[in-house]
Amino acid sequence: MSKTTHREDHLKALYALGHSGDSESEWVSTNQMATHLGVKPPSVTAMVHVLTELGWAEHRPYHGARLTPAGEKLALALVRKHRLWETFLVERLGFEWDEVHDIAEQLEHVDSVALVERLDQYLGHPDVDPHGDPIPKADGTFRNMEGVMPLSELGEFECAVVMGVKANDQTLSAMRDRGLGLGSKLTKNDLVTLPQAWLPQLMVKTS
Amino acid sequence: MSKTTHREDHLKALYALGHSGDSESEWVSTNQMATHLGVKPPSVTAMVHVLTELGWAEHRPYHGARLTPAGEKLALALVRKHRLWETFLVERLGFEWDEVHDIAEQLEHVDSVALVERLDQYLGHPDVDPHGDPIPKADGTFRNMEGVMPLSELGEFECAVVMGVKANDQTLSAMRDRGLGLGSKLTKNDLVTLPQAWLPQLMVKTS
DNA sequence: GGTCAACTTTAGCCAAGACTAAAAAAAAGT
DNA sequence: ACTTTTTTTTAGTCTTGGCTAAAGTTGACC
Repeated sequence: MSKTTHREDHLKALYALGHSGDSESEWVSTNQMATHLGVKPPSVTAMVHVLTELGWAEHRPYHGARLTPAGEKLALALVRKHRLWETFLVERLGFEWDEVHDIAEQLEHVDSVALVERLDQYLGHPDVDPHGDPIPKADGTFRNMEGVMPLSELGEFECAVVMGVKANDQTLSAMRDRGLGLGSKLTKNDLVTLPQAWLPQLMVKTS
Repeated sequence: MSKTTHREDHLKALYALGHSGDSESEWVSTNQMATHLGVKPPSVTAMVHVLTELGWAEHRPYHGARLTPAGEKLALALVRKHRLWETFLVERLGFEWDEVHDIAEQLEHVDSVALVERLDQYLGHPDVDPHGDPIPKADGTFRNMEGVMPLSELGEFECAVVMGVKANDQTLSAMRDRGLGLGSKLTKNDLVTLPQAWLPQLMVKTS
């Protein structure tokens, strides 16, 4: 991997871990990063220092790291690329949505602004990727995604639609085998028939 | 760049320089490689040793290097990926044919057999890329391209069609400004009105 | 055939990013 | 509050691929 690719991977990890939790805090621990990236903690410390030097992250020793606004902007550009490529792979090349992550992981590091913008246009400026995750626009903002929440947090409902799925490839594959995917309609009954572990992973909207 | 990417770049240089010349010999000098890749000769020597170790090239000290059959197979796979991506960029994303080389250079290093094959299918199994260069098939063979030769070597003719262009991006751009591109029709008159330097670069077929 | 120029290889060094082992700081338990 | 455990950082090493400088080969020109 190039120097740039390594930095981008750490930026993305910082973004993903800082925004994923339900907590408000954006500080990410060294251990979290190391686990997420599949490297040892000292490697993360070293790279965080580099990102700090570049003005993309700030570091509070023995406490954690988080993105600066500049770093966040770069991370969002990466997320945008990743999700646009995933959309391309599924919608145009006919991949299944659980096959595309690793390929998109490589494609997202291709450096060309023109390429991203043309791809976005080619795909018709999609709002969400095949996993239902929103695609940041070129300026880093998201389209409105209100009313979407995990199935586990939904109270009384008659019918809900799957808007996105937050799960690893293996789980995605299992869901697909059960006929579960983007746009699937769910009823109260599914709350008991589906594996309970899936409920927090299914992002739904009542209808 | 990853370990793999570096190796692939040297493989491709070995292929390009070994097959480009009019000469039959496939031996490529260290200096040629260094110039082509934008590195210094000692770096090439070191990488050639690595490729030799991997069984992808053979090295005659102070004489040159060339691909083994195994190395040639790998190089052809890279050429295939490069030209398929160039085709995608021009035909689907609407890039001009003189803008795509650098982007394809990055895309060709993405590692996924399934991706290449799906891309090939998506593009309708094209025989040539936007520069008119033939695209190797998955088994490393080319489709028939007989009757195509540089304009400079064409004798008497009434009308010829441009099948490909072997030029750098700058020249490609200048050609496009003159209305010259894939499929352009040429007459005897063009032999004197076009820049003489272009004649060996224009691959044509009489019609 | 001898000398000189050009090219290639070897030797030795630097940078980036990974690792292990050890030291330092923070958190947890009693 | 003190000790122990966990987490993080520092120190030092390895690998990969680049570089410069020096030594070795080849080949060309008298």
